[in-house]
Amino acid sequence: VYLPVPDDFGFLPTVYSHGWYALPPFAVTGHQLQRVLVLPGNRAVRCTISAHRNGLRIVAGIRDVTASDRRSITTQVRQCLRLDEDFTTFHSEARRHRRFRWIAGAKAGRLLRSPTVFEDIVKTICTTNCTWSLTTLMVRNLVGLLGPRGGDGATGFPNAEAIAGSSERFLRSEVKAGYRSPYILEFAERVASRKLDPESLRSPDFAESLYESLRSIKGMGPYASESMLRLLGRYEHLALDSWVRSRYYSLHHAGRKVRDATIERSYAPFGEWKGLFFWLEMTRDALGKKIRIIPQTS
DNA sequence: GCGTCCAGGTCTACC
DNA sequence: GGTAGACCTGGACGC
Repeated sequence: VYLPVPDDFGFLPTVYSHGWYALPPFAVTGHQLQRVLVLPGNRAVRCTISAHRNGLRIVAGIRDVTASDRRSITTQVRQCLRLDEDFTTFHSEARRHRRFRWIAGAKAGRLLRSPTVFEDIVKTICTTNCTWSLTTLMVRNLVGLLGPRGGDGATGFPNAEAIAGSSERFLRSEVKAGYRSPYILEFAERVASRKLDPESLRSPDFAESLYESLRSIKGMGPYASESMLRLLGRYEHLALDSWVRSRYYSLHHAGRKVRDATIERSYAPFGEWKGLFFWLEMTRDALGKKIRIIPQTS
């Protein structure tokens, strides 16, 4: 399957935009993004996505790809790589500031996301108050123990029904989600019973109340909700956590700690895009280590 | 080897 | 509306 991309789309800057690429069922091998997608009929299929002169090349690990499979694959890949989101305003804004000019040059700005809002929320809860290695462990266990399996051993992300069908004890002892277990279970139960539809959060109808809607999910505090807002295409919050704070201290204050309000104030001029400028500036060197075209901070 | 601290925080109770 | 204390887990660190 070949997929055309917008001119301002950068494949690797999107793949490496944040840690999601390393969390199953995403993986990276060489310059290819692997993703186990769940196709109609709850079939898990490993797909390999790579940059190609005509856009993107997607190879599915099944013999017969039907027209409906093809539609499902391209829809999900478009979602993950945000091919339908418009970044022209953002890039022209980036060109106006010397310190952000590299962003437009590198075609960066799109943040990798999951095919479903459900998956992004569960993963975000798994990032709170723990090390990245523990996040990886929790997600790996969720996928490995509850995800749908494909023919070649490919395992997709479990749907709400699968997680809701487990138990708090299982999530604690097997998934190692600890005190987050009741939060994840409650969220999955609400989604499985149709009391909550996470996909509806993409709708413009939620524009005003999006933050409050996310905060109403147990386990989604200020950091997690602001981080989720970013994945939903809203960049007006900084989503401060211990990692970006320490990054900010070392980049702008020689490692000296400053108050959150100081950080907020320094990005206030960048308005609705400030969260994205902030994130890209904080992760620029990490991205540069993955992709040579990104200039390192001098 | 063992105890302590903290990590890509959040919730609840209490003031 | 602001704050203290509890909370799973595992890796880093000091002793």
